[in-house]
Amino acid sequence: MLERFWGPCKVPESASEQDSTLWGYFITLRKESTPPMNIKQQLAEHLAGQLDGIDSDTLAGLLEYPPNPEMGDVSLPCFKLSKQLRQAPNKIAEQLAERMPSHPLVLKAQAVNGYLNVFLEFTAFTRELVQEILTTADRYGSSTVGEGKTIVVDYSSPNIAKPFHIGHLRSTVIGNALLRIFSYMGYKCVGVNHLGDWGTQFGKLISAYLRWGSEEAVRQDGIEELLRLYVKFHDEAEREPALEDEARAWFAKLEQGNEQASQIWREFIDISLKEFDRVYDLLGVQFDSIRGESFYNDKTASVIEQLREKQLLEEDEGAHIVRLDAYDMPPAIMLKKDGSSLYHTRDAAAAIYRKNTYDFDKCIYVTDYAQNLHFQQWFKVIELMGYEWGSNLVHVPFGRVSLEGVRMATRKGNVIKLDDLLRQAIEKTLEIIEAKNPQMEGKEEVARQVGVGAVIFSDLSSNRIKDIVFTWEEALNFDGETGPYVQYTHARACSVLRKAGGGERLAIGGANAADAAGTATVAAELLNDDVSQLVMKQLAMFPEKVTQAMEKYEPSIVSRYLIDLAQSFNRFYHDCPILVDDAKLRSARLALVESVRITMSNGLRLIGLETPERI
RNA sequence: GUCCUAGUAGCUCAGUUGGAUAGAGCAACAGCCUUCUAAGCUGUGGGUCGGGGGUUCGAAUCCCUCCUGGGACGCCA
Repeated sequence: MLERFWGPCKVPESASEQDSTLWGYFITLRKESTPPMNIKQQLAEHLAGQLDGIDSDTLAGLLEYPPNPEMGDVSLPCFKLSKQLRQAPNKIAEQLAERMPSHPLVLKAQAVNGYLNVFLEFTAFTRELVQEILTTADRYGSSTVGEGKTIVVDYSSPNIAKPFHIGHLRSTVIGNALLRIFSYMGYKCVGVNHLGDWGTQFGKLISAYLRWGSEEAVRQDGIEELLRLYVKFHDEAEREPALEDEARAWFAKLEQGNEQASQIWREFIDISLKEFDRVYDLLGVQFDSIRGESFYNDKTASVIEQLREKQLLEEDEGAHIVRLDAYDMPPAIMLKKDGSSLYHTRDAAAAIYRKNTYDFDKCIYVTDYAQNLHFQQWFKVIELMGYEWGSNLVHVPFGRVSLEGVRMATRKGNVIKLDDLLRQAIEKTLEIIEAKNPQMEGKEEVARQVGVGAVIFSDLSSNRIKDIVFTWEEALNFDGETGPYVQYTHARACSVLRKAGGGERLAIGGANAADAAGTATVAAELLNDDVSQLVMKQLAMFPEKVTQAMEKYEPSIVSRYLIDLAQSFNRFYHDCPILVDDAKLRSARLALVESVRITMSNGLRLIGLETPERI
């Protein structure tokens, strides 16, 4: 049975009318012959029958990719099996090599030094893989493991009235990537922005605003003006300590619902959100819920009450604490001696509210690692309160950003505002485009996509726990392992596909699989050269990379993967001419290019980058 | 002081549920655009995996210890 559809399914938004016709590759597939393509899984199941008491899942976990091609394509180290089977590793490998029944995807298997090295039957492997990628298209690499489950991701969470600087970027882009990855794995995701909109600093701001500020100035300069007022307050307060009391009084009024204080405070929030929204728009980040800490003010009392009931609360030097000695942690202060709540209390209240509202299976907090202890403490408090879902709270910490090794401090003014960084990145991209591709349409839009992509990608390209030392030179470098490099490679693939012309029929089949419609079939065996094979193996790894990224809450796994894929594709692009006269070879290579284009586009979107088709 | 975390090429980093010869990029140098986008590709040089012990068939990966950087440790978040 033949199934036909147009691919790629998505007609690019930016493409002009005539462009979209070029995208109409007519792809003919045999749908019934595309089981999910997972080499490790298939091999594990195949091997499981040969070994007593070892199931396929264990085997799949043991399988690995050998460091070089002479050692095969997938291999099974038999050392761990030797204990259970009471045989020498090389014996096990040899027996497996000899006795293994034939499998369509396996060319041969060799025993080497305790490893069973499996060489793939590349024609079959390539055919199946390409079929799967072209069939699943923008869902290639996705999964349904999360179906019916909900994940709440708390990320970004900037402070009101403070500039959004590059330190806030990490939480935003990591959280956004995790949200997309979990969604891709079938989870229902709720993105939450937990604004820092409460605390004594708002008393200071109100005080400063009334003394030296004006509505016009704030309207005009936004957060810049609020920052100026905040800094001025601190300067003045050094000379006149009475200002601190005034600020405390204003915060007290704000807490009591004083009309004037509340109105000014709301104004600060509006101003700030307006600026944040501009940044979020640029970054392509959206939230399902934006609430400040203030929202949970009236919900902390219930937390305290429950702690009392459970006899967890203890008075100490006037403050109320929960002892955590049994868990090797210092006590968590839940109430100050003046009776007001702290962030432990508010975070706990927020978690309970979210559990009631979203009934999450997991709630993830993306913050820098300075808050490690804080989260461990209140997670434990939630558990002690009797909420068994306390163990489903996850802190995802990341490293800190500094400037040339010096810590950023808003009040000292040594911060890089994200706005400035993005603007410079976009500007530089535009310059490069003017120099290399001046006749391109929609230059501004592409510059935005690539400039912003460069910034996001560089934040996601290394392990999130690593500290980052910011330098302009590095931030604006677009060569090598960067976002622009991956996007450029993607655009290259798009360009070849475009040049191939519309209406070309790409039929994916085996060498002998004559198509019922009489279409020329893509001959997978023409992709058996080393360079093409490397690309195919790389493509096959995408699904497990996405899974790993999810399990480890580590978007950089996807970023690194995209670099690897781009590298192997660029080698292919360089070594193998695609638009050749030989129709069969041309179709085969185009099928590879289309597979790369799909996979790269999926990966880029997962980490929050856009996928321009021309750069 | 206690606890957490990081330390891999000159620089930035991959690689850590223990596996085969530790890999990329940047920078440096040498090549490749009359051919599908040179933001690209190829090659060269570059390593006591912080030091020292240990565990074992095997350690960058696990354990102990020391050194260095970062962080947290009761009324900020």
